[in-house]
Amino acid sequence: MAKRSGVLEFAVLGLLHESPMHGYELRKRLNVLLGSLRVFSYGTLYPCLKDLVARGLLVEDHTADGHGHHGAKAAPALGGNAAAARRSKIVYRLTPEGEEHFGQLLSDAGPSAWEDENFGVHFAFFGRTDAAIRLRILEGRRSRLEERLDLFRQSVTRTKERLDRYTLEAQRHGLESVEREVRWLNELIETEHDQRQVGPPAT
Amino acid sequence: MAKRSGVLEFAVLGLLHESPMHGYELRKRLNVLLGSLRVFSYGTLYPCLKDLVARGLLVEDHTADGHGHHGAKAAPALGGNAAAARRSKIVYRLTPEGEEHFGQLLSDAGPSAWEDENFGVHFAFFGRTDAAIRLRILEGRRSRLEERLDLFRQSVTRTKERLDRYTLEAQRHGLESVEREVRWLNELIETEHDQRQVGPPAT
DNA sequence: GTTAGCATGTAAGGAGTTACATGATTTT
DNA sequence: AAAATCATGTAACTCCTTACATGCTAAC
Repeated sequence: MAKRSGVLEFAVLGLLHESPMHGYELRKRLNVLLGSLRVFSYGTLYPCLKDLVARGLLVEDHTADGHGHHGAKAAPALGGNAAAARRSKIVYRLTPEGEEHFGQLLSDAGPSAWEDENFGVHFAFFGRTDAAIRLRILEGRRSRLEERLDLFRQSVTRTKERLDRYTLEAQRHGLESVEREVRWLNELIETEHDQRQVGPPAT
Repeated sequence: MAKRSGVLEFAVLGLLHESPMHGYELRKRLNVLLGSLRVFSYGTLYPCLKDLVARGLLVEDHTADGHGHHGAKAAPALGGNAAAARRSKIVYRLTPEGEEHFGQLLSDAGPSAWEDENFGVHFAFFGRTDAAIRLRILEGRRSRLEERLDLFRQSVTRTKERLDRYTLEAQRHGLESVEREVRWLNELIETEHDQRQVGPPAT
């Protein structure tokens, strides 16, 4: 019914774009993809999937699979092809509209793409993102962090004295974390520029 | 009516424990204290204050101040004593019950104190926290992060190949961020131990 | 005298969690 | 056959945001 989280929706579409899956597995891949930044529970995921189906971006495959008893051991171990292993319940798959929508999300280089909540997902799908978009997002993210550094340093010089050891320590650590992420972004941006000169401009 | 966020409530009580304040200023100090980790809006803060009043942990001072027209310029600049400057509207102050409750929150060294959401606030008030509690929280936080490192490294070795450049890069950066926080905690813990030997055991 | 910032709030709703409820399949 | 884990879902609730509404005071 309601509009679901951009982050979760984006991530779900992206993972299903790689290969169809059912909800339980999707959740695990989701939590690996977003690397402990966010952990979604089933209570969030399943309603989201239903919503995406209702909006025509996904379809459910209730893979009848034949029957169900005993057989079909089919390589359940960790290394195997996850999509093919033990097709038991409801497998979700992108519709053409879903692919189209995912493509639009990928090409969004607006400010929301470099906010804290969204940057991680966008970055996770950079492998399928246009080079120009990648660059804009990385640069947008960097300016965002630099703004934050400015605010930070202002408030430090304003309130320098009369802060206890721990507050100072927290501020210092926070500041260094942001500076570190800026350096990381600088490296990534440089690499993007290098590749632009080496690699072909299209496809 | 409803039970409000532990984080916000804790932070509000802690700031008001330093000095009484009205909501508008409280919000600014809050966002400095929590250093861009979280930004609370008025829509969150004011209902929270009302709730704390209803529960008897705060009282409102509607400082009548005399009347209100023209006079009373009273050092509004940044450097001045904030509590005394331009007493205009509703100033909140801890009750004895509020102080008691804040004290209990300070002495909580359970697992929730070192979760991502809460660790920041607890740390921010370490200056008023018992040394033994500080140590337990820092060590708890460290084990929490080390657990996360283990999971992380497992999933890396499991899925090493068939990940694109960007996913790998994100994992690497995430891993290093956590490792860096662990080193930071190690330093803090060492400092705590040193001080324990130097400083007096009580008060 | 009007813009900018201080100050306090409310209503509606978005985003996600926890706890619960259920059943199928695999492993021991 | 019991225990673990896979798999799907719902209901109630928490926490917080956005957008709105209001009025006062300071600065230009």
